[in-house]
Amino acid sequence: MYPKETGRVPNIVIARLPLYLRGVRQALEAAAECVTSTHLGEQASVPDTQVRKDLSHFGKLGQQGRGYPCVQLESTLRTILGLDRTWNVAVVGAGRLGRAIISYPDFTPEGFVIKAVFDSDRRRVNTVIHGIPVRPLSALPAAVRDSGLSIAIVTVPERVQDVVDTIVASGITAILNYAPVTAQAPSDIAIRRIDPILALQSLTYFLSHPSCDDRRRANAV
Amino acid sequence: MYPKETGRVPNIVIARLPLYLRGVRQALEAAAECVTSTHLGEQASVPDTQVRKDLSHFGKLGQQGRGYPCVQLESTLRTILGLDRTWNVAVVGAGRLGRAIISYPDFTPEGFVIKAVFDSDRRRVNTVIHGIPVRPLSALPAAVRDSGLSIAIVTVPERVQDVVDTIVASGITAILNYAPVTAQAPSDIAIRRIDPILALQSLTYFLSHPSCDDRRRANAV
DNA sequence: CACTGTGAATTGGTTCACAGCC
DNA sequence: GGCTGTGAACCAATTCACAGTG
Repeated sequence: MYPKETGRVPNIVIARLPLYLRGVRQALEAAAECVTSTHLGEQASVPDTQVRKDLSHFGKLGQQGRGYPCVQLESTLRTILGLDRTWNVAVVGAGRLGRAIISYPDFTPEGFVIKAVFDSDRRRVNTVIHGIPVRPLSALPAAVRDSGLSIAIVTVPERVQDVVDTIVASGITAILNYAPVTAQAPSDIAIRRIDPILALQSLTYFLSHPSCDDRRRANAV
Repeated sequence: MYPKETGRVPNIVIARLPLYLRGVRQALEAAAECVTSTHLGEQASVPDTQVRKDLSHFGKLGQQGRGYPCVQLESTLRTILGLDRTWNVAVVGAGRLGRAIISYPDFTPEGFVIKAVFDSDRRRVNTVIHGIPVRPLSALPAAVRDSGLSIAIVTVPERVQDVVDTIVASGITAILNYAPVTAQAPSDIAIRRIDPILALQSLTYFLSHPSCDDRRRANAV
């Protein structure tokens, strides 16, 4: 366990922790013993004082005059984030995008294992993608119980709200949404959006308004 | 032109405008004449008062008692965001991910046209992806001048900082970064990150801490 | 001396309350 | 009555200033 969690931790702090984790790992690769808040801040594009404030939510993790011990901080961050185990993931939507994600090799080494694939299109059901058989969406609730699925990645292009409702009803509480549509869900469900179009559409604002020079902060978005 | 831009507009407001744009378009499809701040807010998962505050930065766009006229608001938002034209995009990195993005059919209808592809791996140079020849990265600066490229999508798995430096040196000021690495750039360069691993790694925090029930706001992240 | 940890000050963003208009 | 626009009040997050420590 990590030292202690002092009160409520702002969500925005949580969102930065994975970036700090990458910073420590980079330092570890360079065989460093300690890493400073300045270095971690560079990785996350935030000032050093922000890093210290953020980490201080979880106790006194550093050593004055030295920095944060790499091995220990890496482990602490993993524990805080729940990355000290693997997570079983379901992909919903076996179209072009879904197939690309299933074949994407970078999830597994980070502990995210795609265990099941679902689609409501009969023509796709029972095909096999990357060794995983595609099942009908109606089989999701049973699969959640039987295979311990915790996270759903949504890649369907439409009827997204229906799909999300089904996912939520099946007991999954964490969703990564690749669909270019905002889905509504109860507030105890965590949703993250991956939406390149949205990102491009705010980039063009800055291209069209070269005068406003405060992009630094925008980059955090 | 849209009415007027009252002072500095917070970046976070800009990031919400594309969501409002989707909300208006949805209303337009339903043949509605006006759309309310409540409706737009549902699309963006923000309260109605937020929508009104945000839009008020650009003048009085609505009509009391009715809402916002759809046709007009759609056009105004497009203009504000610089979406009333097409943008030429360069993809840097012709690997698996790059090829998937180039073949992704959803950019073009939104006005983002992939005009050129670059890779520094000689074995990939001169291959053709989706009709577009892969050129050496060294050809980027000339291509920026000649083809009016405005946005770079980075899909290389490593040496990301070098690639970003090259892109910035070539005069491009807007970058969509798919690499799982934070790149440094001058503050007049706008960067957006597409990073599913990062998203998953903060989702697991909430899976590991079922007690904290304030995910609603987290979903905005 | 270099670095962390943290209360205090500041900035920035959201929400409220209500005036104004259709 | 329904809905926008907006100053004022509130809340959250960042930054500052500096005390504390190896």
